[in-house]
Amino acid sequence: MPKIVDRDEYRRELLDKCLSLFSKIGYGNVTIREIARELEVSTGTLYHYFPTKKSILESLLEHVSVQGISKYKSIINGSKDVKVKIELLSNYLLENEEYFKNVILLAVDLFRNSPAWKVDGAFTKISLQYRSLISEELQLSEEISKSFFIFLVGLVFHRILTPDHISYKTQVSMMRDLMLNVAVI
Amino acid sequence: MPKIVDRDEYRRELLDKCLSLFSKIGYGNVTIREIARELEVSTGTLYHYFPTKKSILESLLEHVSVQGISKYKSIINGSKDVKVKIELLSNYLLENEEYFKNVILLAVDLFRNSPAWKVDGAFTKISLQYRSLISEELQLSEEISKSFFIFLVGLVFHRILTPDHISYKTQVSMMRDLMLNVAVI
Amino acid sequence: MPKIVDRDEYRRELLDKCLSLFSKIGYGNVTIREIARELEVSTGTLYHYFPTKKSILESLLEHVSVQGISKYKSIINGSKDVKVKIELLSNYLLENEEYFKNVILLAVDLFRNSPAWKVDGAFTKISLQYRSLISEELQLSEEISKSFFIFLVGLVFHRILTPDHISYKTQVSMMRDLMLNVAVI
Amino acid sequence: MPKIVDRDEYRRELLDKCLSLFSKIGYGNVTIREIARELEVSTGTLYHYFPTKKSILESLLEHVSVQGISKYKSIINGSKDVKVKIELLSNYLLENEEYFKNVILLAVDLFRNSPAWKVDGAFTKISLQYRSLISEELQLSEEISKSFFIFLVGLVFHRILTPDHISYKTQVSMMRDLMLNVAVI
DNA sequence: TATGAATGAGGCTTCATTCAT
DNA sequence: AATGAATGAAGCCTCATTCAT
Repeated sequence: MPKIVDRDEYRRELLDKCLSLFSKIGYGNVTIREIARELEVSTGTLYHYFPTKKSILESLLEHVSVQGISKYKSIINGSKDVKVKIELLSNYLLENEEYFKNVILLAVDLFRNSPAWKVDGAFTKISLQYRSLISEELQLSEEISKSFFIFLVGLVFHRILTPDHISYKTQVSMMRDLMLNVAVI
Repeated sequence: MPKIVDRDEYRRELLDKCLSLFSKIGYGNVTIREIARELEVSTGTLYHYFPTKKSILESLLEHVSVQGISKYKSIINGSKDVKVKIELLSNYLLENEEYFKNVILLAVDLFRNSPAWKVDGAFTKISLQYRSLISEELQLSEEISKSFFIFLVGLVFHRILTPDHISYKTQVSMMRDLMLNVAVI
Repeated sequence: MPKIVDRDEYRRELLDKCLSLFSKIGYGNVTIREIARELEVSTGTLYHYFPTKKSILESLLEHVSVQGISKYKSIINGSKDVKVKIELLSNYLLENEEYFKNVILLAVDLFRNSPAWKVDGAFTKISLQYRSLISEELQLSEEISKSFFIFLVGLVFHRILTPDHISYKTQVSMMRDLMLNVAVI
Repeated sequence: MPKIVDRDEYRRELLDKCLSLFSKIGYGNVTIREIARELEVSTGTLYHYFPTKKSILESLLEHVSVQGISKYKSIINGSKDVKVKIELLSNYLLENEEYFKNVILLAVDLFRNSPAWKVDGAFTKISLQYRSLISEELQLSEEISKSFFIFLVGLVFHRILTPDHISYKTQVSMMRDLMLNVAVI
């Protein structure tokens, strides 16, 4: 049993270090050897922990999304006032652009390199979590929560492709204002 | 005399037939031989018209975006009333989801397989065209036009990843309503 | 019949223009298209006059060696005195280093790209012609003529590989002196 | 632990086995797969030890020339008498025609497939070594040493192209006699 | 468990040659 | 006769994966 725990813990460590490599270079353009070099292990070792290259990708999105949600929860968690929550969400978004970019980029890599149902599964899970958090915490309807999430996805995606032509800060502010408008009493 | 061919015209024909292949399977997962088979030419012919595999991808986004813009313009063009324009835009969006998906998927492939500046260039161009059309035709501020475009990008992207969990029609309607709200008089 | 004459004449013109291309870049590294471009004809035309790429190479050595021999003969021809002949030969060598390089380079290309017997045939022919000229004109024994020819070949070959480390002029002079020594009375 | 291998040693072994293949068939006409088959390794392994096909060629000339020089040195080394040395050299030449052919053929392949400066570098090195050995050991002037080396190169080259029309033995004997003549006391 | 040498299928690209016009 | 678009076999090289140590 302790062995098992170590194994999983080590897997997570390896995944953490993969993230930047994958989002910078892209799954399809990284070789196993590059991954191994970055993680400072041999390719053989890598294959002890992951059966295939693809499995690294798939584990990674799972791993990353779990991290993000819990971070978000811990931020929103305390407060009760909706206005405050919206403010906290806005700040959370502003401070974690990089993280969102990584998730989107991973989703893209997964989309291009895994069967559709796996992508759908993984991304639906993430999408659902965020959307239900929004709708529950901010008291917004299902459909409107979706809209906000969609906007967020579009914003990050656009920023990835052309970072200089969209102001992340401005757009997040606009979203926050709209939320305040729609959410209140 | 050799076979008479309008090189540019033929290139465009080839590109047209590439589109579905690229968006379905993805640039990285299509082989030159598959492309050739799909286009019903030999690999040699392919290289007669495109110097590398990557150049096909790059030409394709250019090609596709040019097509889309002119289509959009021709639809909006006639009318003068802003309300009508919004309605037309909404219909245009509803009828061309597939096309938008293709553009987004191409942008993704380009992002993963071309130097950043090329992606930025190509996507910025598309983004600018749509945004300026929105801001000019619908009389909306720069920043708000961006927001709508961002939303559109997010919507299509989300639909690509998980088509069953977002209603395209509903979200487009909501966007239309918001536009009517913001645009008027 | 007049057609035939034109055809052969045209072939020779084409071959002439091939020579520099082949010796500069090498048979194996020139493409048919490059040859066609250099000769300012289409690849199709090229194939009207030569059945294969290899046949160009083979025709070329023949063509070039015929040229050289007659040139040499016309120079030596007039005089009767052996000393004068040696002097003329020496001058001929000095003024035609480039030509000898081309012949050697062609021989090399032929050697690497044609069946051994063809190379042997073509080069033996050239070798024989020069050697018999030397032995007859300069009154030297068979074997010694061979030695001089061998030296000449070595000199040109060495100059091709490392032009800066051997003085062509000096070595030709030394050869001339040796000839005078050996040939006399 | 992985298979224990002395990379450099193994590289040398591979090169050794390449030599005959290259000189028989020629660099340009051997495929990577043929090389691999001949060396009884996979193409992947080949690329594990050499970055490109061309690098094999380049390493090979280096490798071969180093071998030859040391062989030559070890033969000449002991004796002090110039006459004896000339005799030894003559024997060395007679017994190693094959080796000299290989070096010349490699030089030719290199010349046709590598940048000029690389060929010049490699061949100059070989030329220099032999020539300085001749001039030092046999007490001959720089220029005359060059002449002998040139003759040797020409002899081997001629033998490669038309082995039946030149007697290697006779020509080497003549060279030896000339050396004895020139070298004395 | 860890290593990295070995494998070989399969990718992209080139180019001699053919053939419709 | 002349053109150059079309062909596809074959070349070089990459890289996920396996396996001996």
